[in-house]
Amino acid sequence: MYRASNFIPDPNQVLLDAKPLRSLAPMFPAPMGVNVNQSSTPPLVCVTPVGQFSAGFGAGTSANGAIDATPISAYKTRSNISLDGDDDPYSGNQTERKPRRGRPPGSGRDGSNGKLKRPKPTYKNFVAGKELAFLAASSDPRDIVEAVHMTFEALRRRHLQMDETQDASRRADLKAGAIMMASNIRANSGKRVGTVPGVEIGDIFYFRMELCVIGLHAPSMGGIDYMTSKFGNDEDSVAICIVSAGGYENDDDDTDVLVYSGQGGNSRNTEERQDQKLERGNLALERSLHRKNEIRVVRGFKDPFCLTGKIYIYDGLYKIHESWKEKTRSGINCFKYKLLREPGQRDGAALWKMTQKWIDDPATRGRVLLADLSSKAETIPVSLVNEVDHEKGPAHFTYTNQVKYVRPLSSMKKLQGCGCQSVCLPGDASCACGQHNGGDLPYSSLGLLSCRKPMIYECGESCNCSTNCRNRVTQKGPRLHFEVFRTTNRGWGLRCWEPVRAGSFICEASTYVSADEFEPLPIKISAKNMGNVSRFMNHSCSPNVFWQPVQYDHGDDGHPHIMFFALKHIPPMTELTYDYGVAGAESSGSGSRRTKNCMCGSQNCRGLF
DNA sequence: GTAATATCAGAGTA
DNA sequence: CTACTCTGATATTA
Repeated sequence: MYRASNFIPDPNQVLLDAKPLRSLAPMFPAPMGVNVNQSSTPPLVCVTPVGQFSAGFGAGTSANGAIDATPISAYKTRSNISLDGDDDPYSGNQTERKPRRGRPPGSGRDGSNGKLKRPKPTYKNFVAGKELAFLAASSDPRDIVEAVHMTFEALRRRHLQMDETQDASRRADLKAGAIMMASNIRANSGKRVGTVPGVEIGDIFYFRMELCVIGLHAPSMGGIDYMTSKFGNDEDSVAICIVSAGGYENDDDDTDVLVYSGQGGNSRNTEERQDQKLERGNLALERSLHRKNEIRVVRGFKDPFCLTGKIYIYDGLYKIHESWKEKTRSGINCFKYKLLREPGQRDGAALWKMTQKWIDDPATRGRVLLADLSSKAETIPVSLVNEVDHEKGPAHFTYTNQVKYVRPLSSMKKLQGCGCQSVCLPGDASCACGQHNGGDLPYSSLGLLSCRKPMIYECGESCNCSTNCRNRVTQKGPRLHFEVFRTTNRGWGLRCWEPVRAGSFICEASTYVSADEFEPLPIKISAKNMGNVSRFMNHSCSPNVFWQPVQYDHGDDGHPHIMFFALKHIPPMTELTYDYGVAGAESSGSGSRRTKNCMCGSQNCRGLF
């Protein structure tokens, strides 16, 4: 049953969700609902591999400014329940229907026969803008777009988690979108032709609402975004952005060409199909052909990592070069538009396609110095590449993904287990592990971390559930094709072939040297002589990875596993970086903690770390 | 088991 | 207010 409170975000949650930039606590990079009062989440101090950082300097920038978020007075209100009358679009006006596949009418998940509508959410008097005003600590468009994007994702994952506990609608994407829109937490809300500030080619998305909130493509479902624009003295309606979701199937290997089908013709409410008309988006596309204006293109593909999902990739600017009419298989006239990618732009969808090929067949990845840096320690080989200079590889070290404990594992406190049959399920009050994590399972069904916590407790040996249980994520190890690569000015770095969704597990900090007890500050990762891929992760003041303590094989919170997760969506081949923490944090031990000049090059760069 | 195809509730914009 | 749409989640069937 629906409860209004499901939809009212905890203001603290949103407040923190909306704090991805360096505002109060730069060491909390994750906009994922960290409890601000927690004292147990230290910055991560890392002893970097030798020679990783060359001398240089990073320019410190003072970042201040506001996002284009203005306070809202109230969210929409709505009635509790409404009975829908006789507007059932499937009840009449039907041509003869042959038996068909798919679910029969009225077989929705709530068995409501399509008549009883689920009440719409209420966001009553929720003043988000005030809390969110400090969301942006930067006026850089990229920072704003990333802040908005991350806020959306944080809200979506948290709402998905809450909705699973209740048996509510699972459209967490729409809920997150509604909150963002109602609070005016969005970027680039005005329409424009051409590039959108802060949005870069290759940026990836998983929901249409994401495109909407960052101002890349306004329609929540429609494929053609258009506006009226002045050309000299006359106005014209021109297309500004299209989403090519593959729905009209144009087999293309040539990523610089896109044949886009016009809209219309297959009405959703009737069986009848009719010719497409030269109106709305189609007209705008036609006028764009005439005006030769640039059109943004977002390409959608089936996401190989999510059976039902799609991945959207911003592929930059195109221009329409010709249009024609074509009879489709179902016999209607359809408009076709041939778009060519404007030259001189970096790869977007093409890069994704290339890395997908590598994933299918790693041998197709050329220029490899070493096929598996891990020497089979990892399930998936870690390739070593250098496309920059003549260095043959990092200084010698022993690859290990084993964690060293100060005491033998057997002597540690046991982690309490659950008695769940088969797998743990959300909303199961009898699941001890769910309770241990504060009442919710920490990961989504896709294995994405829902919300950052002081500690995550995965199911372990003493649990009754199977290894398929969704509360076993990091213990299964990394599932990415990592690549240790030569950077231009930061020694070796780490990246991977897959696009990585925000909240995805990346890898463990294999050899961090903890003190006798887990001290809030600082954790030290020693990567000198041993380690796994994490030792190649460089520092950035605008990181895309954060770390999170996780337990699964013992119950001693003094010695947690340190696990890395994606802070934001990370396009393939993007360097993975995390915030090493604030320089000058008290350091003990080998004395190797020296301030280093930061080479991250981000707008928020502190200059040192 | 899985791929295809159906339903259905949607949100933003014109 | 309504129509429109290259959604996204889920159920059912081939």
